[in-house]
Amino acid sequence: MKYFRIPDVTIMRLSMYSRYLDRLQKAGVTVTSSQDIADNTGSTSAQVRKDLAYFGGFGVRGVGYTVKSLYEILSGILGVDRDWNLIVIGAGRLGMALSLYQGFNRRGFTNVGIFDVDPRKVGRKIQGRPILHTDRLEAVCEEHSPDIALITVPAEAAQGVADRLVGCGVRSILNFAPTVLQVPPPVRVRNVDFTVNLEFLTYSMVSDFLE
Amino acid sequence: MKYFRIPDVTIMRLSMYSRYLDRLQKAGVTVTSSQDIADNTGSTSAQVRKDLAYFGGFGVRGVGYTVKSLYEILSGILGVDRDWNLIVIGAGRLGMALSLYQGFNRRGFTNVGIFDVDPRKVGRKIQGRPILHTDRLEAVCEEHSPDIALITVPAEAAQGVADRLVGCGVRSILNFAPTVLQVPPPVRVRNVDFTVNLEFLTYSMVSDFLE
DNA sequence: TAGATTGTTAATCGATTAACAATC
DNA sequence: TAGATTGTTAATCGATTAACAATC
Repeated sequence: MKYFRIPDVTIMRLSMYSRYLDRLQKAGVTVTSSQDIADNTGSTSAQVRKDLAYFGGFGVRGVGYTVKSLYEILSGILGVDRDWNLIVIGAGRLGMALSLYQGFNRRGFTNVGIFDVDPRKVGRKIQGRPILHTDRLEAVCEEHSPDIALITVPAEAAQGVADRLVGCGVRSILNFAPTVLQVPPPVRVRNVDFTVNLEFLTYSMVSDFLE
Repeated sequence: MKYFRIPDVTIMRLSMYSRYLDRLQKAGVTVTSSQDIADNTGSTSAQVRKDLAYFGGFGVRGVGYTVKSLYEILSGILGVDRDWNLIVIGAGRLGMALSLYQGFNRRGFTNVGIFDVDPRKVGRKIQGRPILHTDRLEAVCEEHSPDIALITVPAEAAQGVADRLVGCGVRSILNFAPTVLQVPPPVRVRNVDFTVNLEFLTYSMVSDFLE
């Protein structure tokens, strides 16, 4: 079905298109255009059409796209037309914020466990479910087979956690620790690095004066 | 000084190189190579040399790079050789996590205010300083002239906040709300979107079966 | 000198943009 | 038909990779 490689940036834009379509649908809008999608996702109309064209022709010339059907198509492509189990390792402030983030639930992600090694945190309840000791990682993975793990532990601990997750059969890792994780394919890692983004901004501000 | 455009991805990698050099420095390592930097930042040696070459030749052929001097050079390029004031708008879990994140302090970012509109949150102290009502945004900006603002309010409120920040003279925005913000140049916005990253992973897992 | 590693050029690869025929 | 908007091709632009002379 996939005959050539699809750019990573295309996939990320599809996620944004998809969520915009969801908004339109909830607002009762039934038809839209590549231009409208672009305006509301920071893209361009040509880009939107190109991104969609990797997967097929889903619109009607002269008319546009049906919100409902395009939304369903994108959901299928992205794999958000099903539920995914995720776990969070590290019950610090960020781990808690992510565990309780409603945006994930709304997109079909179910949190099946949050872990920490700090005995003061273990047992504390969040949303009625207790924080578990990281010792129990393997047992919980056995039971719920989460596909995705979010790592919010300190940088030094992140690789160790990643290794164990791989052993547990976790297939994807979203890493918030500022480290480069080594995992064997086909396990995948995405890094979310706040500092990189902040420092990109400082660079921009400094270089404003140089141009 | 800047005669041609430097790729955004180069700047983001420089931030990672810089933080790796900081680690090396603290570990007492004095000399490194493009290969070593690459291995520890998920880059390649050619990429590292190319990224640096946009700004000059900072190494010694046959030898490598002096950790201390390269770190200082990168700090200057990125603008992290000075302090930056930042504010956080939205004292939800994510806003709190970011406000208290030590990684920012370590890189010279100083939090000069955290705001919320919820009267139950306003006045509550974090790190000895109270959460302020968003009404006081303009007054605080007047006093501390923050260069950077982190937006962690709900999506619906984000554009309104951004408009006010622009009015306050804030020059850069790091936006965590899942919306596209419109700001007039030269104000800059970076979006950090957790969901995009999660859905990129789900896409990867689904498409594994298709290749 | 022999070995190592940079800085830089040229080749390759990939993504974006522009343009327009197709078609409702 | 006139107007609108898609799907697709070709042109452009930009980033990565490979390779190697320069140089310690």
